[in-house]
Amino acid sequence: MKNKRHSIKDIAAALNVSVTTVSFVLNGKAREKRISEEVTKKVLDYAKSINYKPNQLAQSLRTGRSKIIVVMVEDISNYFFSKLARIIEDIAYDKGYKVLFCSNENKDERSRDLINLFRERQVDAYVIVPSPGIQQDIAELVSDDIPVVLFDRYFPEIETNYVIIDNSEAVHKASQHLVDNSYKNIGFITISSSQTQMEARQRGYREAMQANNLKEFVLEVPFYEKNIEKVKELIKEYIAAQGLDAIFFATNYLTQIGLEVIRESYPEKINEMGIITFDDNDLFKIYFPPITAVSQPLEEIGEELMTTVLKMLKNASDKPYKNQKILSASLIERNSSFPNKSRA
Amino acid sequence: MKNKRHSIKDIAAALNVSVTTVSFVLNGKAREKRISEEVTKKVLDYAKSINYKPNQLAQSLRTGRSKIIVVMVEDISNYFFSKLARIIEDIAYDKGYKVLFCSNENKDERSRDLINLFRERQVDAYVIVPSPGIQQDIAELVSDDIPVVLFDRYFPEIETNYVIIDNSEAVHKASQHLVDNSYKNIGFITISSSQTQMEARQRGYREAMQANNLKEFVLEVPFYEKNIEKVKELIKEYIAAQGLDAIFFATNYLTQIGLEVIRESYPEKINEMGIITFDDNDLFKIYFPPITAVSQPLEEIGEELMTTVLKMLKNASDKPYKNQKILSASLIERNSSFPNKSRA
DNA sequence: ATGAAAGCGCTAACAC
DNA sequence: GTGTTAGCGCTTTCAT
Repeated sequence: MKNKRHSIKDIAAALNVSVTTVSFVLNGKAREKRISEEVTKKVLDYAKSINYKPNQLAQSLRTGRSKIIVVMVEDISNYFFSKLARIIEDIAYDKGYKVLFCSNENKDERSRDLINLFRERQVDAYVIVPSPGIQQDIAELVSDDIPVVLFDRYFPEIETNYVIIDNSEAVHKASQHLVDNSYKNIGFITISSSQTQMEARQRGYREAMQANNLKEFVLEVPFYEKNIEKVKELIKEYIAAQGLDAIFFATNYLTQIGLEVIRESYPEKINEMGIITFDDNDLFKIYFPPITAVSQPLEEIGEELMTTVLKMLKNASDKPYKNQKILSASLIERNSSFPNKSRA
Repeated sequence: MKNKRHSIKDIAAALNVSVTTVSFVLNGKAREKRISEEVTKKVLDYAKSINYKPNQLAQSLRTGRSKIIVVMVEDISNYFFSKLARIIEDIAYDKGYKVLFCSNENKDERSRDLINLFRERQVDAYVIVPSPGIQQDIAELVSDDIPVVLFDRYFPEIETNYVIIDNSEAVHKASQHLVDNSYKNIGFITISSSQTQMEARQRGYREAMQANNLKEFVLEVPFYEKNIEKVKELIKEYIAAQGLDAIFFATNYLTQIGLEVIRESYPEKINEMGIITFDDNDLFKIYFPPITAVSQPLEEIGEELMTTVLKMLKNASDKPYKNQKILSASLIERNSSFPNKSRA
């Protein structure tokens, strides 16, 4: 039972009508084109009976639209991105779009390869977490009138739509929370990177320390250090040297390594030190102690991203849709940032 | 600078040669078709200068191949699947294929919608974690000679390629590990589901208990119970009622809920009870105590999946490639499954 | 109310 | 060696 694919032509032939008629009917233009009830029904019934599926490739070739949106993130296996992917996927399918997810590993070359790949495929729009050096490539997409929305970070120098969160405000507030809970020597572990979101997070921390007349302790882990053991060593020394009573981890990834270091080298400190992480994760709430986290509004980001993209897709190039959105993150307070408290 | 897209025709016109020549050159068939060095170079140079990108849609329409592979999993935001996605993505891009990831939420209707969606798009191959009731749909794909590989679970009744792991063996061994560490009342928390992998896991547990003359304590959480609080309640009562000294969680998801219950209701037990989870997660190794986990060989699964798909794609329908692979999971022993041991 | 036909961009058999 | 052309499946203008 090798039911080969049926084309619009097959239907036309079988029903003794023209492809035009079939096309009109199938595209719901029967009324508008004043196709007779009878023919309309005949076509519809037959199409159903053979389980006709239009060839979207041909359709896209003809219309120039592929109904595909690319979502390029740093690493799809990252909790934040994969959760977001799930949300975006739902919205897109709902609107008749498919979503291609891909990871650029924060590398420019890979980002470029991917963008080129998809341009060849006439992808309709791009949602991108840009790697540091692809400003030019993004600018090109924009100038070619291809809908692009950046998120997580962006390029202040070019005119693009983006959805980000107010990183510095979020970190500032979270740092203040530590101060309010009477931690005095608050360390900030981040990566050395000039990405907008990382700079903003560090700024938030520094501002909070200055506002409270506290000393700043920043550890910048080399961005491209792939050797986890080295990173662990750095963090281990840093904790020992500075006499910290609290640590703010600027990324989820660093938190995981940091917690491992604490467990291995300073197990007694896990219940003493104040700990806050940027980006939540399901497992942080069941940790001992539960870890306080700055949580990005995933749903909101996903929705904002998609409404922006869909609006850009709708508005032709004549009246470009502009949307630069800065959302707020929330602080989920858990035991790890409270001293002298029963800390299960 | 709205550089509109260039077509092969544009090139031909600009260079005063035919589209055929251009096509041949661009497809690397210059030698084979004995196009002169001169023309070849001219075309290549010009194509480069205008940054020519072939329209893949047209190409696919013509060749019938889209160079897209669909990977449909239960939930792309799940740790296991998202990590695997990352691995598959890399292999695929390397071989010139793009990958579309999507989540079926283990629902038949959604699975069907997605499959239909992609069939319309002439996707080349499918890698699928099947929802329970889509046996028929899978069988159809197979009978239509469309490459399909199932994984995580499969349908024993139909002849398909698949890559799974030996769930019962893995759980049996891990259960034995608990017995060897002198736990006596070992509970098994799973979901009520007839999926092959879940049945195999439960079988492994039961076999191990029987082999050791130990009593079996199985809790089956209703599969479609979306209310987490209810699930927590079930687990909480179960732990209290059975006097267990160890628990085996059959899925990562249950482990998370279970750990939360323990933290909230039986904090003193976290360091006494033996705990093993199915499927590892980065965070389990930094937990207090670190959680022993049955770990699926992600890389191996990803590679096996992709080599299978690629081979099926290569071998035309004449000599179907057969590969039903059963891999082994490994037990990562951490403190949570050892009693009387310093448990940081 | 329906049909013929052009054309989206590309490939490849065939012609010269 | 290079060009002509049919056709992949569809949409849509124009004709009848």
